[in-house]
Order: sequence, then structure tokens, then C-alpha cells
Amino acid sequence: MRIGELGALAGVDSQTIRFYEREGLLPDPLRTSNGYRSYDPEIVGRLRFIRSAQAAGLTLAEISSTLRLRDAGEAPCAHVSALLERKLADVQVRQRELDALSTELKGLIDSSRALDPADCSDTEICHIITPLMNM
Amino acid sequence: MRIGELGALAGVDSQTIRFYEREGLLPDPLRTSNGYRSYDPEIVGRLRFIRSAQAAGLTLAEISSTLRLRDAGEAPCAHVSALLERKLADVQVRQRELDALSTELKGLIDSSRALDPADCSDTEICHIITPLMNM
DNA sequence: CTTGACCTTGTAGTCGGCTATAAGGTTTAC
DNA sequence: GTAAACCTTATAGCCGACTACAAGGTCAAG
Repeated sequence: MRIGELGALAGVDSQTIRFYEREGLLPDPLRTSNGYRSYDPEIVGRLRFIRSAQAAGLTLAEISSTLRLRDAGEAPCAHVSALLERKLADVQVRQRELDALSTELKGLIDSSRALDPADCSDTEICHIITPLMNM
Repeated sequence: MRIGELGALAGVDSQTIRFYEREGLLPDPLRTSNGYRSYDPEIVGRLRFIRSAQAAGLTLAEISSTLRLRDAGEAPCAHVSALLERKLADVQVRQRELDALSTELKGLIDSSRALDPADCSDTEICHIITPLMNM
């Protein structure tokens, strides 16, 4: 199987496949006599795994470490569990940040309705934003 | 006032001040005879405004467009209101994405407790992640 | 008179994950 | 025999907001 066919099967651009290879997520493939990459069909699963792990929020570096464990013959389950736990914690931090930000934005939007642009002085630039400056 | 003092007052590194100047967020300052930048104290407010607007989630490009309006003598209030409305919508989209992701992660973490690493085959790489592959 | 803290410019690197372009070689279909 | 559709490598660019570094100039204190 050539790179284009693999990409089509896995839903990944062939440039991206070469990029993953350079980054060590995919093994160096066999080459045909003309230098074309030649893939074993089982590599499709590896690519799909990469995309699924990305969907779970893992970075390519984290996915790479997982694949290296698997390639070393170890079950990466404990490693993946730890990654997922940390990822969930990160996501929850980010959720709280976004909660605070959306509350902030709603407050600013609300208060902006009561403000008259004519009252907005040159030195404060925009009196919708300036309430944040004392925080 | 020299760049270091301005930075200390506004809580911004002097390299960052030069960066803002290059990006057009700050006007070209006066120079002393030796070439040092010389700032009027009122520029502190502009820098603080930039940081506050960043805290509200605005990008430097958005802040820059706001400052250009103000520099042109227009009150940027309507512009800022529109930016904040759009920003809130973006944040809410991102919140929903993160909600979905944290639900996903919790599900994976939950189900991983029921899985035995010994059952994790080489071809599926990690059976905690593989349930995502059919989605 | 030297040390150290400031200042100047310009250039390049960081993070993550691609994406684009150039300049070629190969294969397939008509 | 030629055009389209593949493949190869190497290199550079993108997003955003800095951050680091080099190589020098300036200035005040001791």
C-alpha cells in the first residue's frame, strides 16, 4: 500500500503521514524499488489510534510516548490512564478559566448597555474595558 | 520615563513593550539624546488597557484595532461591544467542546478501571483508547 | 577605572500540528 | 506520446504572543 492509499483509508493527508514518520510516531516504512513508501495494512490501525488519541486530547508527544511503550512490548495502559487523568485535570482547570472569562464577558457586555459612548474619554481609551484595570 | 521604569509600572517586560511598539499597539516614543526611549507617564494607562483587554480574551490584533479607532478620535465602544459579543460566543463554543471532552475523558477513565492490561493486544495498541476508534 | 545595571538594534527560537511550495522522478490511462 | 495523478526530498511558513540571544552603547556608584 502506498502513502496516498494509506492516507485515504485512515483519513490523514499523506504530508501528515510523512510528518508523523519524522516525529517518530510511525516506523520507517519499507520502500519499493523506486523509493516509494510501502505500507503493511496493519499500519492503518496505528494511524487511527493516533487520531483517536488526539480526539481524547492527547498531544503527539504523549501519543508518541505511548506508542514507544507498546513498541517496546509493554502494555501502555497504566501510562495512558495517568495521561488521561492529567488531561482531565488540565481540562477542568481550563473549564474553570473559561467559566470565569464568560462571566467576566457577560458582565462587561451587560454594563456596556448602560454606558454612553459620549462619556468615553480619550485617556481611558474604552470605558467598557477600564473596569478591569483595577482588578 | 525610560522603558524599564514604564515596564515596572505597568507590569510588562521591556522586551514586550518594544514588541508592542513594533506591532503598532504603542506609538513611537520620543528619544533622548542618547537614543533611549522616553515615555510620557500617560502611556502607562495605554499599557494597562492592553493588559486588561487581554484579560477579557481579546487578541493583540483586536486590541490594536480598538486603539487605532481611539487614536483616530472615535469612541471605540461599539467596536468593543461587538468584539466582546463575538468573544463570548467563541468562549461558549469552546466551553461546549471542553464539556464534551471532559465527559469523554471521564468515560474512558471509568471504563479503564474495568480493563486488564493483560488483555491489551499489540494490534490495538491500548484498549483504553480504542473505543474511540469507532466513533 | 571598572563593575554592573541599564539601554540600543537585529535576528532567531519557542510551542503544536500541520500546511505549502519547489523541483524533480514514476506510473497509469488514453 | 503525453497528460494527469501519483510519488520523492528539502525547505519554509503559519497561528499568537512573546522570549532569548548577540553584540554593542551609556551611565552612575564606589
